[in-house]
Amino acid sequence: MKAVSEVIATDGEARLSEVTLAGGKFQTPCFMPVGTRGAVKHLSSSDMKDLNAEIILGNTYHLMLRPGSDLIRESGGLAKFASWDGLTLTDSGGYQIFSLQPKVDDLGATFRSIYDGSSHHLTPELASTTQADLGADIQMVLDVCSALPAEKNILKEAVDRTALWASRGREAFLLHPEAQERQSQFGIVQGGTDISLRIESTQRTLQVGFDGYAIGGLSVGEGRSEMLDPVSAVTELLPKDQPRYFMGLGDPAGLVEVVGRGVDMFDCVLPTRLARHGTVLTSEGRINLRNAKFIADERPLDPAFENSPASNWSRSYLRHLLVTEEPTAPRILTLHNLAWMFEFVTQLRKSIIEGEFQRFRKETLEIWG
RNA sequence: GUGAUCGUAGCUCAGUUCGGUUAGAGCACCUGGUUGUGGUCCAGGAUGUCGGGGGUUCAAAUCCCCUCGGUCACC
Repeated sequence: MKAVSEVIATDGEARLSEVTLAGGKFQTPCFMPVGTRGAVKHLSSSDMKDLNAEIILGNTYHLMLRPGSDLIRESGGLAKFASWDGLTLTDSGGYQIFSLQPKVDDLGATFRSIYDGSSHHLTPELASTTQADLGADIQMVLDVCSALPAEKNILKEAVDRTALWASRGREAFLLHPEAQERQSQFGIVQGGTDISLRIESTQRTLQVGFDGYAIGGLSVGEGRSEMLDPVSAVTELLPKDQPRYFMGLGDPAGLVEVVGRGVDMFDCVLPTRLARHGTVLTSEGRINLRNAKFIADERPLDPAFENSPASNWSRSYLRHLLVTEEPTAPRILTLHNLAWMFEFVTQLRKSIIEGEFQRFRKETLEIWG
């Protein structure tokens, strides 16, 4: 079903809205943690509840290989399988076309399983039916995400193939009435940093018509300045009553910049991956907890963030757990970084309501820019 | 006590046969990086009484002598 955005407040292009899906509502701007294989690494669904997470991602490529989409369907869908009573979104496997570099032709992509080496052919149709089985609230269409920088002909080919796959993926979804009732399907705009290709890709995606729209293929190697104009070019063309989702963005500076250009939703592995390797988000910027200067630092990770789930422990102690590779360390740091991101987004929403978004943006860029 | 063997970076070791650039590697350590996650990976950095002393030589971790320490075997 169409995902409807009810805009509650705006400040410039930045918007605070309430999105309604079949399975529930959520406010935007919204940060969505990534739980590729059915869990955010080191955390459980009850942790996610404690963090007040609203939407968690899963990944089609990984889940279709293990445990298989049939099993998840029979278990009542991804959320039920994981005992998660919030919302879910599945990525189509399009990102793995970028990261795993399978053979791609007009039909689809041929992957070799990372688990047993077996060959799997992922088509836009299969991506849609598999995601229907996974049963998330939002499914993403299969797209082609190219690495940047890229020649224009490469980007053009990706835009063409993405458009071809969009119509086939949408058609497959529309043939599946139960999925349509429970799920929303989002289209994805490609085009790299090329403005004319971004406009073309947006128009072609809109022509197919989806329940919501995503911007893909950015934050994959280009600088932040190169990524912003293409974002504006896309959001200007998108309908205001449907959510806009920037895929794969999660640094605070990038986030305020694209919110300032009308984006609503984000997912990113950055806060969780950084946490696993000892980089901590704080109100004064990121710190690398492995640094020797924290050996005897008695302060909490972010003294200004009193509600952090890690506020009981000193930097010294957590660094010790980290360098001795205690499993508790990545868990606590992941909890902290996600809580920090959610708090950041809460403050971001507040700034939009209060008409203080530009001040918030400027302060964020001073620290994270 | 006798014999063998080993001693090179914090750790494990390569290099010693046949002397020859500024003595290396992996791990650990110290910095960065990581953006729709292949439980990582990448990039950079610091580190030496070559057990000690003496000798030979233009030149010694490398050859010779003495010595200290470890390990093993046999007394």
